[in-house]
Formats: sequence, structure tokens, C-alpha cells
Amino acid sequence: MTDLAKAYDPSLVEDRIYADWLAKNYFHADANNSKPAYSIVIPPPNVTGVLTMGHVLNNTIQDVLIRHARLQGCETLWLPGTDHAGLATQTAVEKALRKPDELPKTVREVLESLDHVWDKDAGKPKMALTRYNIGREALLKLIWAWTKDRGGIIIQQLKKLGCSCDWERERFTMDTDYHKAVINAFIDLYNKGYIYRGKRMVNWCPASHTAISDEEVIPTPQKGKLYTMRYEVVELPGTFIEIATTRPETLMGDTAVAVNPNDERYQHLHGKHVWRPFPKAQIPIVADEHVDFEFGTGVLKVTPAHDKADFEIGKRHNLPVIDVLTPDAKINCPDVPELHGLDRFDARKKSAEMLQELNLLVKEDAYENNVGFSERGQVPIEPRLSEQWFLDYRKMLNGKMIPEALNMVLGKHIKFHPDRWEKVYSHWLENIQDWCISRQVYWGHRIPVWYKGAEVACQESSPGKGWEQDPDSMDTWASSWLWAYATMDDTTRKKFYPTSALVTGPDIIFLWVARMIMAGLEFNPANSEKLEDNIAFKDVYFTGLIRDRQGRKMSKSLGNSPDPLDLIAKYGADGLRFGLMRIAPQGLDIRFDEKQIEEGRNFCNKLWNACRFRAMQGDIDAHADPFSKQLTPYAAHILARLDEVILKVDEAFKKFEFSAVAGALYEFVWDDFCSRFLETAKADFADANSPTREGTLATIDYVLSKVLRLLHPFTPFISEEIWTEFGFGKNTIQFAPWPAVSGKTLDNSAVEQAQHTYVLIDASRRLRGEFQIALNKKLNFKLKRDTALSTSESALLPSLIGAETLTIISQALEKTPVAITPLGDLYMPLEGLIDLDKERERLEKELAKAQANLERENKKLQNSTMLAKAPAEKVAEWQALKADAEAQITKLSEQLKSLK
RNA sequence: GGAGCUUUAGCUUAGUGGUAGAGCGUCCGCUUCACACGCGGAAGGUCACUGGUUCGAACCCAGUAAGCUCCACCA
Repeated sequence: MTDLAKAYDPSLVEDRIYADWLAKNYFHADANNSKPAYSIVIPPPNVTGVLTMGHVLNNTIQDVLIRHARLQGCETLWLPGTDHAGLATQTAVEKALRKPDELPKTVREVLESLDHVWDKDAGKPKMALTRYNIGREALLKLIWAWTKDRGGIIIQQLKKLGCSCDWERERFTMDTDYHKAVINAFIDLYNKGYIYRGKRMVNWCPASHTAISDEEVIPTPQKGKLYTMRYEVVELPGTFIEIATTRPETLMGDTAVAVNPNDERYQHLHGKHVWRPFPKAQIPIVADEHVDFEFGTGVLKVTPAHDKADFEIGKRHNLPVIDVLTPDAKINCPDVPELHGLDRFDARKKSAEMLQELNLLVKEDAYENNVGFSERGQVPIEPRLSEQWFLDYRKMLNGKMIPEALNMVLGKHIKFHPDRWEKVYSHWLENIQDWCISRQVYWGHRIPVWYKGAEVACQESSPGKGWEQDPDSMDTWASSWLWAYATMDDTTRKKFYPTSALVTGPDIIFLWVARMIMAGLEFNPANSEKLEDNIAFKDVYFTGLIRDRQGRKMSKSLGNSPDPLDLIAKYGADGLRFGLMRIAPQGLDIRFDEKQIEEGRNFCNKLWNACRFRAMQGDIDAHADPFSKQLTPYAAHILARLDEVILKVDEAFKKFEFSAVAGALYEFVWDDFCSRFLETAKADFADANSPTREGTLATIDYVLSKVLRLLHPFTPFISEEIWTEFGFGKNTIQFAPWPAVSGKTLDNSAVEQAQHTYVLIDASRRLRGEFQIALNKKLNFKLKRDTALSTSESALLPSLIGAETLTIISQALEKTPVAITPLGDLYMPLEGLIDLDKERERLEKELAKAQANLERENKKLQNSTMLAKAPAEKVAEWQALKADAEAQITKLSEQLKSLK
């Protein structure tokens, strides 16, 4: 037996073990194997992204599921890959091109080879490096180079985390095969008549010059103004009607004003006209149900080109559509030179001034409303009329898509965990809008549609000379919705599709999860008549969000997200995984605190040292059978506890309750195994002639061999290291059988006594109720529940509750009719109001405590600045504690005030 | 406007009707030969609030408050 180090050092273990796993090809899934299949496809991260805490949570859960299934004897496939992330990646590269000197070498080389933009002699670009100057082909070359340079990063990081993906099957959404699948899906939907091209209002991002989907628009509260202006009625000179608007800069695009047909104030105006001030024109007054007569003045200016609702009104009343904005949201209206060419926000002020001059502005009110912001461009989106490609979900599956997609989830063919997300899913499906699948982005799968004059063809390659391809590409999600099957070849698909589980955040339930379900149903990847054979996955586990100590989302911009690689370096991948899993309850947000990861690391060290202790006692018996040996009561007890834990773990795994699994194992290892059992085992080891020594050793070996496997899904590295070090198996722990309960009945006084104790406690709890009923009967209380102790049960009372307790209770009953706890303590009901003096006293006590806390932290901080010794992380911790204390003081002071 | 989630010790939280638990932090004591990433001990809880159901509520029901999230609307 080799000596184990005093403290477990993951950095000496993890990389070596991972390399060994890869070398032995343990993660590769064999599609021809007869073992039951278990498969997961990774939610593909952005190809150029880096690992975040969200990824760590997400992928740890997937690895836990995969490793658990592998131990259970399944043939497991965890299919990894990355997403080209169209707009996001293109935006990132365009941004990087602004600083050519900081580009990665390989990208820079491509840039320097582009003669039309790169000045070789001057060693700098000839012009601003925008996508228009660079051009489609060249920009794509640059993005490919960028992707190749950055693309491996996140994959390497997943390996550091210990993910057991089948790297031979790694896919990218721009791979040739995958590209074909995406294009063919489009052509298929087009041929079936589900896809159409149409002029529709889309969310236009003026920064990135593309349409974006509703899901990518973030409503953001904005402080603005509500302008009330007045238009003169043409037919009634001198009569004005007042109109409220937040966007006077679009009034050149007004082609009507609208009132509610039931609004009595304006009924005499139906069919008449008003003067639009600039450019001056007569526009009709129309009556439309959409108008809310409570809002503003009850009159709405109708700008069909620049508002979704107005566009619909325009359609209903056959109004002309006048576009007065350029693609980058500048005013395009040569008839009004004062505004022409102005930015939309400057034009807003200017047009208000112009109305003022014409004496048509009644008032300006401060007003807060929600404005849709582009997720990528960080600017307000502009509703804009443009030619786009749409998918009509409702037509899919011969018009049955919506009910069938609902049925798959509500009928539990696909199970959501937690199931409350079913409601969100069905609400969205029931109110579904057509999907705008075209994007004005170069990076992505180009729309396979070709034009020649009025002719249109939908096919993979050009029909011939003179045909031009649609310049747009497809929404990223219109490629990733095929991820669950288009990543697999036929053989793989036969064995592993539908996939077993999907692990993802609820934020992409519409963007991705729902669409993957629909893609499975529509495209029949299982080649089966039965729809339920084509579901993309059987279980969906929705993770929570990771928040910081203050409860804020973790995000790059806030800088509150720790780098997972730093955490791995500090605590080990196992520590990070275990710490995170222990605090990640199903579907709830996680308030992240590094302390929790520290606990994970400490736990690994505890396990390591338990093994070290065992190693000191002599050789390990890999096939130890404690049941055939003489055992101490403690050994019998821990063996019984082990069975309990295995049952608990199996139960929790079935319900996807990973924190319950991790928690149960933590308690078992630390409290039962280390604190109780190993401490008592020391007696056996101190006495060389102890008759139970053999049994105790065997018990330790037996428990360890099982515990290591139970822990392996969470802490793969340390469990593998000890497993091989101790020789529990010739091979990796990964394919060892999942532990089952021993099934042995232990005839042992300790176990019996423990069980007896538990039974007594339980019985006394249950009996308490019945006992109390009996007591109340004696006191002539009116009982609603008609249960009483039988004679034999009553006879048992003294033995179960204890004669002494019974006496106390009887005595108490003489004095006052009160409720009684099982232990015989008297419980006095609170009478009347809270004692204000006592409450004040309590608050003052708490306040003093909080102030003391604050002082203590202040002192520490002061000392740390003076001595300049404390590490930065400690200082940060003290600052957090200080903030906590301050918050507490504010809260308490307020409570005290309200009392006085 | 609609829906969902959360509220337990200073902090992070466990707890599916029966004596309120853990880790961290704090305070006290220990370098005891597995582990100071540790061990032993202490202090610290009107379980957000109000009502209801119940012999009994942190837990079930109703309402209130605060915080978070999603959907819809937003002239």
C-alpha cells in the first residue's frame, strides 16, 4: 500500500486521470452494443464562448446523469459540440476588427491577405473594417479563422471539469453534414408549404441591421415623455382633436388617426379627416376596436410602417404604409428637410419643437414605459416592415403540430422537471406566432432560395446561370432545433434517439426546447409512424439561474461571475462539482457563495483522509465480506445505514434531486462513517487481538467500495483515484456495477436497539395526537375527529410515553387545561397581543449585536489596510459581512421606529 | 393586466403535520499518531406577516407584504 498524501491535491490527480480516460477511450459510445442506451446531447455552447458558472452547473448535471447511467450498466452517449451562434459571433468578430492589432494571429493573417481592404505597404486597413466594406465572402473567411482560433477553448474547459463526452462525436452546427440537414429541413418545410415569404413587422435592430425574434427583444423600462399634440379637423376648421404619443418623430409616416368606435366623444368624427402638420396632408379618422379610450386622449395616431399594432390597423382600413426611417433608424423624409437625416432620438426633440412652433403641441408629460431593446445590439429595436421568411408552426405536421406538441408534454411522453414548466410551455404553444427565421447576417446557414426575375426556386444549389441566392441566413435556432438528431449518423440514431434527457436553463424553453420537440415530430428522425418515438428527449431537467450573494444574475457586465477555471485550480473539479451539486435544488435559483465550493473541497479531503486512515491499517481487501465476520455493533449499524443511503440515493436519482443525493452522501460519509464509525473503529486497531478487528476492516473496505461508486457521478476524479489505488477493480470505476443494498439481515443488538429507538420516537409522535384526544375527552372537549385509544392501546401508554411523563401530564392537567408536547413540556398559549416592551427589548438586543458585528468588520478592514497583510479575498469577505451588518442595522432601526 | 417562484440563525440553506437541523461566520478550548480543508464545546430562530383547518402548523388553505422571473400590453 502506497502512502497517501496528508491532504488531497486535485491538481496532482485530475489531469492525469482525464488523460488516462481519454487514452483508454472510455467515453466512446458503441452504437452496436446490446446494453441499454442512455444518451444526452449537450446544449451546444457558443463556439467562441468561454465557460461560465452556468455551464458548470449545466454540464455537471449532465455528467452526473451520464456517469450514473454508465455505472448502472447502460451504453452511454454524451454528444458534445458547439453552436455557430450566428449574430452573436458575427457581432463579436466585427467588434474585434475595430482593433486589428489585437486580433489573434491566424485571423490577422487572413485579414492581411484581403487585398481590397488591407494596405500591405502601410500595414493597416485601407478603410473602416465594416461588414459592408469587407464583403460577405471575406467576412466569412475572417469569422471562420476566428472560430478556429477560439473554438477549442470551451471544449478544453469542459474537459477540465471532467465531462465524459464522446469527443469522437463532437459536432459543430456549421459542419458539412449538419449544414445539409439544416438546409434540407428548410427545403422540406418550404415544399410542404409551411414556410412563406412575407412583408411583416419584424423587430429590427438598428445596430446590427437585422431582424431579430421576439424572444431576443428585452423590454426595458425607459424614462421618456408622452407628448400631447393636436390635429385640426379638415371638415370642421378651428376644431382640433388631441392625440397622445411617445413618438412624434414618426408622424410623417402617419396615414390616419384612430378612435374606438364605442367612444362617444369622437363618434361624430368617424369618416372625417385631420390635417397632418408635416408634410401637410389630409389623413382619415378611422374607428378601430384596438384603441383603448382610457389611454391618453383616446385618439391614436396610426403609423403603419413603424408600429406593430398600427400596421394591423392599417391593414384593416387599407391605409398606405409610409416608411420614414432608414435601416439604421435615421429619419428618411426629404419632404421635411428639418428632420431628414436626423437620428431618431434627435428627431423626436426636433419634431416636438416644430409642433410647438406651429402651436400644435398641447403638453409634454414625463412618462415611463417599456421599450424593447435588442439583446445583442443594446439599442432600442425598431418595428420595421421588411421582407422576411416565416415558418407557420400551426401548419406543421399537417396542421396537427400544436396539439401534438402539447400532448407530448402534457401526456408525459416528455417529462419536465420540475413539472411547473409545463404550464409555461403550453401557454406559449397555445399563443404561438409565426417564426421569423431569416436574419440579415452573413454568418450562418444561407437561405436556400434562388431568384431569377419573378422566378423562385428552393433548393440546395443554384438552378443555373442568372439565378441569385437570397442574401439572408437562417436564425441560429433554426439550425440548433435539429441538434437532438442531426448530430447523429443513422447507426447512432438507431440506438440513441430519442435521447434520454436534456439539461438546460428555462430561459430557452421557447427558443430551443419547444422547437426541438417540434423538429422531432416533424422530421421523423426515428423513422417511425409513432409520434412518441420521435420525441427529442424523454426527460427535460431545467436548472436554476446562478446568482451572486446579492441575488443578482451572474453576468459579464456586472463582473460578478467567478471564473470556473480559477475555482477548479483552487478547489479541484471534484470540489467545484460536489459543492455546486449540494446546493442546487431542483429548478430553483442558486445563490452562489464560494464558501460552498470550499465545502466541496473539504469533503473530498475528508474522504481522502478516511481512505488514508484505512491504508495505514494494512492491505485492502477488494472483495471484503463483512457479513461473514464478527462485527461490532457500530459496524452493524454503519452497514445498515449504508443500505438506507443506497435506497435514498436511488430514490432521489429517480426524481432528479441531485442535491438530495449529494447531501445524503455528504452526511453519510462525514457523520456516520467518519465521525461515528471510524472513531469507534480506532478501538479495534489499538488492540491487536481484538476479535472484531477483521470485521471492522472488512466493513470499512466494503463501505468504501460502495461509497466510491455512489460518489463517482459527482466526484469522478477522486473516486477513480482511490478506486484504482485501493485495487477495488482491475479497471476504471466507471464501469463497475452500481451498488445495490446488501439484502443481509443483521442480527445485531446495536442495530435492533437503534431501530427500536426510532420506532419508539415515531410511535410517541403518532400517539401524541391520539393521546391528546383521550385527554380532551377527559376534559369534555368537543372533538371533531372521532378516534380514541383502544383499551389495549391505553394500557400501552405508560410504556410508550413513560410513566414519569404520564405523571407530569396528569399533574399538569390538574392545574390548567393546556396542550402538551410529547415530552411533557407545558405549552402556554399566547394570550392577546404581542408584548411591545419585550419586542422592543428583543429588537434592541439584536440591533446592539448588529452594531457590534459592524464594528468588528470595520476593525478588521482598518487593520488590513494598516498592516496591508490581509489577502484581497479576505478583505472582500469582510466587506460583504460589513454590508450585511449595515443592512441588518437599517432593517432593525426601521422595525424599532415602527414600534414607537 | 396574467402567471410562476422565493421568504427558516449574521450569511448560505435542509426540513411533505409531531422536540427547529447543517455548513460557514462569531466566541471558547485543542496541533489527540486519517484529516486545522480537522476535532470538542458555546452563543445565536415570535420558521416574513394576518387569519383559517387541525388535538397539534415552518409544513396544508386563504389573504397581505417584500424580492425575483416569465408572458402580454405599452399611442
